[in-house]
Amino acid sequence: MTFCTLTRDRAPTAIAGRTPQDPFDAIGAHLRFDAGEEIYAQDEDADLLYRVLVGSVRRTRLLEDGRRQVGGFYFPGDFFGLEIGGQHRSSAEALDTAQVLVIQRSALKYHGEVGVRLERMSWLATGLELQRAQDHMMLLTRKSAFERVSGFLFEIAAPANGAWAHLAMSRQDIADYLGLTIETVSRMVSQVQAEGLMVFDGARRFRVMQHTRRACLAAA
Amino acid sequence: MTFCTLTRDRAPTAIAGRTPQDPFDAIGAHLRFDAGEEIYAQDEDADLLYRVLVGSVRRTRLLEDGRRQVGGFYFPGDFFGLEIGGQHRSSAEALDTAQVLVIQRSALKYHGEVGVRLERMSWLATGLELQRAQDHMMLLTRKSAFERVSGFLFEIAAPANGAWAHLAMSRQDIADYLGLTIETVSRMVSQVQAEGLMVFDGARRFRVMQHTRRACLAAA
DNA sequence: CGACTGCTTGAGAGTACTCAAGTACTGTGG
DNA sequence: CCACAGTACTTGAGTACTCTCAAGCAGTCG
Repeated sequence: MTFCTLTRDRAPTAIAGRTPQDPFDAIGAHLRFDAGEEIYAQDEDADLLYRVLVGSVRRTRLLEDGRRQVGGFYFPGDFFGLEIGGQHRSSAEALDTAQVLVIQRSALKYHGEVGVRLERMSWLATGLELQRAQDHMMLLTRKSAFERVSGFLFEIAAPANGAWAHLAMSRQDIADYLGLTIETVSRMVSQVQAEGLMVFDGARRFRVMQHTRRACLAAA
Repeated sequence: MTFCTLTRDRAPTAIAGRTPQDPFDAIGAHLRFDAGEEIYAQDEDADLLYRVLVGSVRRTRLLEDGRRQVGGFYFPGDFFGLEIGGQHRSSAEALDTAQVLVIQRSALKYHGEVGVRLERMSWLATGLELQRAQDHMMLLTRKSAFERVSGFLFEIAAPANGAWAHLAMSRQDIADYLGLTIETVSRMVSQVQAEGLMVFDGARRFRVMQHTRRACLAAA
C-alpha cells in the first residue's frame, strides 16, 4: 500500500516557479482559450513556444488506431509545445478557460538579452520535460493502478497543502494519462476514499486527509 | 495482431546518422568498457556527455524498492548521459565490449566552432531523447505484450535488413525496458516464432522473415 | 562432468479490462 | 421550480491478459 512514493513523479516544470510574472510578457502574445478549445494540433508546424499563465492545459497524442495518450498536464508557469522537429507530435487543449503566453521561437534572437534568456529557458524546459517523461515511464511500467491514481491525486493536491483541491481534468483524461481505463480510475478513486486517504466532495473536488499527509512527509 | 505498427517507436537518436566519424573525436576521450561494466552511476555528478562509438549501452534506473526500469539502449552514433540537473538520474552500463567517446560538457566553450556545434547537437539529442521517451510511453500504455516484444525485435532487426541480427541485451533487460516480466518476454518471443514472423537461432540471434518484412513495408 | 547462468514452459492466481447497468451532476425548456 | 436530456461518473459481473511461482532445458565455464 504505497501511496505517496510517487509524489516525485511530476518534476517541477515551472522553471522560475509557478509565477509567470517575468519580463517575457513583452515578447509574446496573450491568448485566451475556452474549455476544450484546441491550442495547437498534432502534425501542425511548430515554431511557437507556449506558457500557461492562467488555467490548465492537456497535451494529447493519438495513435492511428484511435488509441489516445495524454502526454501531460500543464499549469501556470509551465512551458509546453516544445518540439525539435518542425511539427507538433501531439495536440494541446485547454482544460478550462485558460490564458496562454505564445512566443515565436524563431523571433527570439531579435529580442536581445531577454530573448537569449528565454531561449535558454526553453531548452531547460525541454530537459525537464524529458525528466518528467522518464519518471512517468517508471510509473507506467512499475506501479499498480492504485499507486498510479493515488500518486496522481497527491501531486494535484500538493499545492493546495491540505485545503480542497480541484481536478481540472476528467476521469478519461486521467485514465489516458496513467495508462488505465476510465472504470479502473473510478474504482481506484473509490478505493482511495474507502481506505481513508482522501475525501471527495463531488467528482472533482477533494482533499488529502491530514494523517495521510503526515505519513507521506515522514516517508520522504 | 499488429506487429509492425510500432516500428516507429524508436526515433533515430543518432543525430548525424550512425556514423560517429565526426570532427569531435579531437575533443573528448575514447574509453573502453567491458560487458556489464558501469559507465556512470545513478546520483553521480553529471558534467560529461557520452557517445557510443562501438558496441551497445544500456541506461537503467532503480526505484527505492528495487524495481528496475531500463530507460533505453544506445548504439554507435547515439548520444547518452544528457542531464539537466547536476546529477545522473539513471546509470549506464556497457552491454558488450564498448567504446565510448566522453566529452566534458563545461569544457565545450573552449573549443570554438566545433564546441558550439557539439553543444547544439547535445541539445538536439536531448530533444530527440524526449521524443523517444514520449513514443515509448505510448508503447507502454497502449500496446499488448505481444505488440511490445514483436515491435522491439523489429526495431533491433531493422538495420540488418533481412540478415541475421544479434540481441545485445538479455531477456531481463528487454523485460525491464518494455515493462513486462522476463517470462512474458520469453513467451512472446516463442509466439513470434510460432506465428512465423521471425526465426531464432539460439536465444540471441534472429531474423525477420521475408514475408513479414514485406507486410510491414506495405503497412507503412 | 557438474555447477552456473540464462532462457523456456507450465499451472494457477491476480489485476485490470470489457461489457452493461445504474447513479449523479449540468444545463435547457416548460 | 421541476422535468428532461445529456454527459460524466460509479459499480457490478465476467473475462482476458499478464504475473507469480515452480520446474525443466540449454549453453558456458571451470
